[in-house]
Amino acid sequence: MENINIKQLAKALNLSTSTVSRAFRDNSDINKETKERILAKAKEFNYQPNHYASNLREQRSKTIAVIVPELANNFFSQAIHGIEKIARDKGYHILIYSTDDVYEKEVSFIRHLHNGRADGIIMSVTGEANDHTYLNELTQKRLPLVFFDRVYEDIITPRVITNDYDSSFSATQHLIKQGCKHIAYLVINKNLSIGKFRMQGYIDALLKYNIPYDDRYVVDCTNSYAKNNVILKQMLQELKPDGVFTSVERLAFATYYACYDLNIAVPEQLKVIGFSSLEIAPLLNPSLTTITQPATKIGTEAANLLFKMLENPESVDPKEKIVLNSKLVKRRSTENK
Amino acid sequence: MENINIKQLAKALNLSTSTVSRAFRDNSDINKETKERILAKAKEFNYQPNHYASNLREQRSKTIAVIVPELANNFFSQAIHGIEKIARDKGYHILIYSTDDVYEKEVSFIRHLHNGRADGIIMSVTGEANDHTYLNELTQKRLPLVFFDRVYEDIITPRVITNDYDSSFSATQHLIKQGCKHIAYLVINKNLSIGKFRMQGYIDALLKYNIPYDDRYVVDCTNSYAKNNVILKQMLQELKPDGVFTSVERLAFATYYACYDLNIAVPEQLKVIGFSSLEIAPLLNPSLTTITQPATKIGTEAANLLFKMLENPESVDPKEKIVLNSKLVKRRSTENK
DNA sequence: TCATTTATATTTACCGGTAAATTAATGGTT
DNA sequence: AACCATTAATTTACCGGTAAATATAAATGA
Repeated sequence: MENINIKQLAKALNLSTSTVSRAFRDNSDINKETKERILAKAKEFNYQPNHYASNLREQRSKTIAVIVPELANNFFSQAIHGIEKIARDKGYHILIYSTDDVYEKEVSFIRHLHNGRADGIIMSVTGEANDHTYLNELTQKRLPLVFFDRVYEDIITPRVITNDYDSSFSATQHLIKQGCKHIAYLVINKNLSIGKFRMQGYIDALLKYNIPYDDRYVVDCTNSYAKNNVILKQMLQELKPDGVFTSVERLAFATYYACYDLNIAVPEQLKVIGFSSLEIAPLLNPSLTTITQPATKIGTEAANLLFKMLENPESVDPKEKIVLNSKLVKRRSTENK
Repeated sequence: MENINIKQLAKALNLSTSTVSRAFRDNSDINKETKERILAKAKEFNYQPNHYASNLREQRSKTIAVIVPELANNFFSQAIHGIEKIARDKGYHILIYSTDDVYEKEVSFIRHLHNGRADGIIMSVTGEANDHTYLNELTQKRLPLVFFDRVYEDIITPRVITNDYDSSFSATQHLIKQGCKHIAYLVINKNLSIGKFRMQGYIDALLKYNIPYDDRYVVDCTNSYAKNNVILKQMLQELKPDGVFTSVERLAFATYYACYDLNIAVPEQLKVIGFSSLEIAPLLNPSLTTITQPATKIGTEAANLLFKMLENPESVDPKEKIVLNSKLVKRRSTENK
């Protein structure tokens, strides 16, 4: 049996297509019995309104696009899970795009989403060294956009972020209170907004405790395991820090691997703390002290914001900024004997 | 500037819509200069063909749906990453659906995908205790479907799986060779196909080494951390196994937590091995011996299979079964002093 | 009784693109 | 000059639904 359309169904029921159409939409006036008869027949024939025809006519897709830098990442997969929960409740579908931290892909995805495929976008951006004014096209065309976690500061659109500055300050402070004097700060992209805020928290905490800031201790890493291993081992040997603060989860792992290789004892010789959404941080060797972002909550909040924009664009201030708090969870990696 | 359509663009160029349309599709005959003129103007106006109109006309969506039991899971997020890579190359978009292991959601997703939203489906199923003959509707309507990892045995459609039986056998054998005599096997859903195969490998390995099979050692777990903790602690205290083999990653973590709580030393008192796609298995305390599935590869293979079906349905045998090999990686959790 | 409201169904004109069928223009051949 | 082939464009009829405008019949009220 090939796919059936509304015309065939209408003919089988001896009704007009528009009456059949009404049976599937709540608002219009239609006899209750007729409606039931139609729905029964539809079930029998396994009919469902063609999605593309409806969308074309109604000018909306009931679909949102989610753009993230990577998929195989605890933070983002939890955030997506949060987004999904909300979207599903609203009867929306979700398109997924992963940029692999490549700016060009981000631009291309965004551009291609302007053809009606999605009604709105939820995005965590790649970097900000590049020109991203192309995003302003979005607002001109009114395709609603919500940023989460990694945002572009100069694009005006609602966002959901965490208290990165405070968390970073606390994390650094924690290391200092545990006795660290030479704290390295590991980043992947210094230019990224969260990179900047997190770094400022680190710097200010050092200042407060009269520890001189030395930019050799700010280490630029990459997305490659192999390269990071080289970079980190060199850094650990040259600078001999007694504390490491990683701005992203992956770099905490990289630090562990480097310490294993160099036989550096954590936390005795080196204390480690990092931003991380890893659920099994307690199972690491040693268990990892983390700043944990409320990943799922970030996702649900971002989705809620987007749907508010979709339902009533006026109701959301384009400068809306929801700030959620991360949690510092102390574990063995920063313990003092 | 509101969204522009082909008519307005055509008018601006003093051409017919169909000529403009041609400029965006390679095949048809159109003057090269005209084409360039159109494309230039399109760029200027930031025009792109409306996706829903094209799809309605062409009767295909250039979209595939991916249905998984959960998103925040290393295996699935890696697999999705693999799928994405292939799909992106082919110019396809990806819809994501997570069932949270709820059968009803699976049915509902599948049903709703029959309205043209997707051209094909890649799925890892929830369970098989339930009636899933509804899936046969799919083949009748020729919406191509590829299973990966968790499959329904009795639905005839191409699939990508791993050598679960062999891996399980090896895993159990490994525990035995490391001196284990009482090996518990932890499952979440015994009825699931992979559950069955994996379990058979476990049973047969026991047999081969003359270890009596005792079904009290097959422990049914859940998806809840809290419940698993109770179940496992009770089991560990009552049965005092010296080896644990977990059929899914999460249960290895649960075992670790239970051992921490009960002060059971791994691997001295209890050896642990598990199916897992965790990239940081070496960082656990103790580092975890794993059977690692080629998650990304599974994703790419599944996607390739689906696209082969989309491009030429005849070219794929509905009984096609791609079997990839998992890898046993020995680490501290099964070491002998 | 006839007008008017109410309930329910049908007609019709789109939504934005696309491709088959058709037309128009150009150039070459006999 | 008449004919045909080739190229390049336009006309036209959809794809499958949807809602405004319209029609029809039954119910209500003056």
